Amino acid sequence: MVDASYSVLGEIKKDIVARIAGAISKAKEKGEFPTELNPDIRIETPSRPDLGDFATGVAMAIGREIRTDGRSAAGVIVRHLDLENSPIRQVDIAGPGFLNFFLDKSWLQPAMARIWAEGPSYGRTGYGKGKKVLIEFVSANPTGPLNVVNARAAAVGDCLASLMQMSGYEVHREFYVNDAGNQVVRLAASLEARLRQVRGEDVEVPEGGYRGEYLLDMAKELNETQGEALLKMDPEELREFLGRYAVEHIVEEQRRVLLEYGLKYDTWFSEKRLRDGNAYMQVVELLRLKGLTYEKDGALWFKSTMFGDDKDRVLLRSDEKGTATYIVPDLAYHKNKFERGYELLIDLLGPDHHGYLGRLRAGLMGLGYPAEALEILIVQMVRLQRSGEAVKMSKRGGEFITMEELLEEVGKDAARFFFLMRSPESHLDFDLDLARLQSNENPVFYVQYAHARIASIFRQAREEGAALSVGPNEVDFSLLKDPSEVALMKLLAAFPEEVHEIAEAREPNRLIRYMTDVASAFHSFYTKCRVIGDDKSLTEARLYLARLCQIVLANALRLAGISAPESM
RNA sequence: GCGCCGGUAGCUCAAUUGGAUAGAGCGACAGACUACGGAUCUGUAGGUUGUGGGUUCGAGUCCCGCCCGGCGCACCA
Repeated sequence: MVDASYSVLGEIKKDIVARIAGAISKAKEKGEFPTELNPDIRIETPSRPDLGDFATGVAMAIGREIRTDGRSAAGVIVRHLDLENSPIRQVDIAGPGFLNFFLDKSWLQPAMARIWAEGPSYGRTGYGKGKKVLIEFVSANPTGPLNVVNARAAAVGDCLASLMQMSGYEVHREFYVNDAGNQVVRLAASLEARLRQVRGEDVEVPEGGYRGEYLLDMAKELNETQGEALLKMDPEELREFLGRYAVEHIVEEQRRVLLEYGLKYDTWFSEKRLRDGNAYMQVVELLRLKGLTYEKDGALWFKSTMFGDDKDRVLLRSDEKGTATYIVPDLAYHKNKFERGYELLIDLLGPDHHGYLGRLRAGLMGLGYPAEALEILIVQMVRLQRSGEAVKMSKRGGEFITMEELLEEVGKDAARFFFLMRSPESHLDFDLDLARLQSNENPVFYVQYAHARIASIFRQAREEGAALSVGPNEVDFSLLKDPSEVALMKLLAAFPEEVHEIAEAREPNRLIRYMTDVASAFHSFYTKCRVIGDDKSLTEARLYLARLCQIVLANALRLAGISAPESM
């Protein structure tokens, strides 16, 4: 059912594409275009409304290919264009060869009816065809609280996942817990040192350990609740216990903060489980069997350069036990994702990991997976500011701002909005004072205000006894003809396509832009057209439009993980 | 040295992936309801897109060189 659901606007675009393709075939028959011509026909929305409802630059592309100018190629297409039974009223050739299509406004009516009918699921399409996608994001080390970059990755990953779900993918959100290896050893050692400090011993947190306050607090609590039992453990056993205890509690904290953020993962995948089964050593064996490894200097190397990596990588170290490097369990992890049936893996990584990308991709190719099945999105760093002044983020200086503190200070809506506003791959300046500001300087409220304002219109309408739930069948659609009304309807009609395109581009920032545009179109409409008035039919038509706009705003905000308030 | 990301209005960023007159928000300035929320709307000013070349009907976008900023370049994870 969902698979068949494409948007009204998508159907119209498809129809236009088909007609252009038909015209091109005819031109080929007449010998006006070469038969091998097979251009990609893309329908766009022109930058200005006076340029029509839809446009394509295909004639220019053809012109380039057959060495003629775009305008004459456009002329050929127009001459053969069949407009029988089409909402297309007029086709213009403009500028260097654009084809501009002007449609009869009547196409908007079924598009609006669709919004009404689908409500909260308006925006859903079947483009993704149920393809199974696993998005792994945040995956912070369980060695301390989440930071602001984690918060950014959480907003981006969650929104991207929602967008892809909306476009018909089967999406799974996953958090990879690095609860094994060296860092857990160091974490245990750090906690042990803190525990001794609590008991009055004069010891330092070891070199390379974690010095954050949170371990001291944890040590105090541990000492009170099970101090006696701990004293009885032998050193080996104690370390083991402390490592497990610390990881467990830190992960629990991370989970709690993310839930506060409105983010719920489908799975928390443990690296330790992968390691305990020793299954990850299969990866090494597999690569060895494929002849993709060699020994050098006492270590086992992977010929990753065969798959585009800068240099070959060590899989097993030259130490006594031949312990595995990080890449091994990570490859096993990604292999496991494929084995669970996911066809597309999307990893959101921090900027410090981009050197790692080549190696991971090479490894997966070595294991026989297609390179395109893994997509990596680098979520760039966040620079915090307070009224223009940079906030230092040094871990030593104690000025480290955690995700939780950020949420306390600015709230989840503002945080998510700000993180989504920018393209994930560019650096972000986050002004804490601006995000906290309850005024028009803060862009978060602009969109929420539009939603609340609509709710307010309905409260008012109820008081005045206007009909509140007039559907597409009762409304006189022809009354919605003011330019501000038409502009708003066009934007609303574009939502499903917009969601799909944004999802394909992996650019959640464009969702923020879209909903800001909708809010802006609504505010203009509101100023220009009075909704509740003496004319009953007009009031009904405008209430209908307001309701549709509210649905779209609510759906867009929901995709972004931002609340849609009834009042503010 | 090599690689990646970025450099666009005073500030923070867009630009339908090579298209039409480079656009928004904030800030500045000038205006707008005697009825639905002024957290709004309308308008004005503000640009040699870091820089020099190249590709073509057409470049912010692609190619080459240079400059500036950030981040990577482990038998760490």
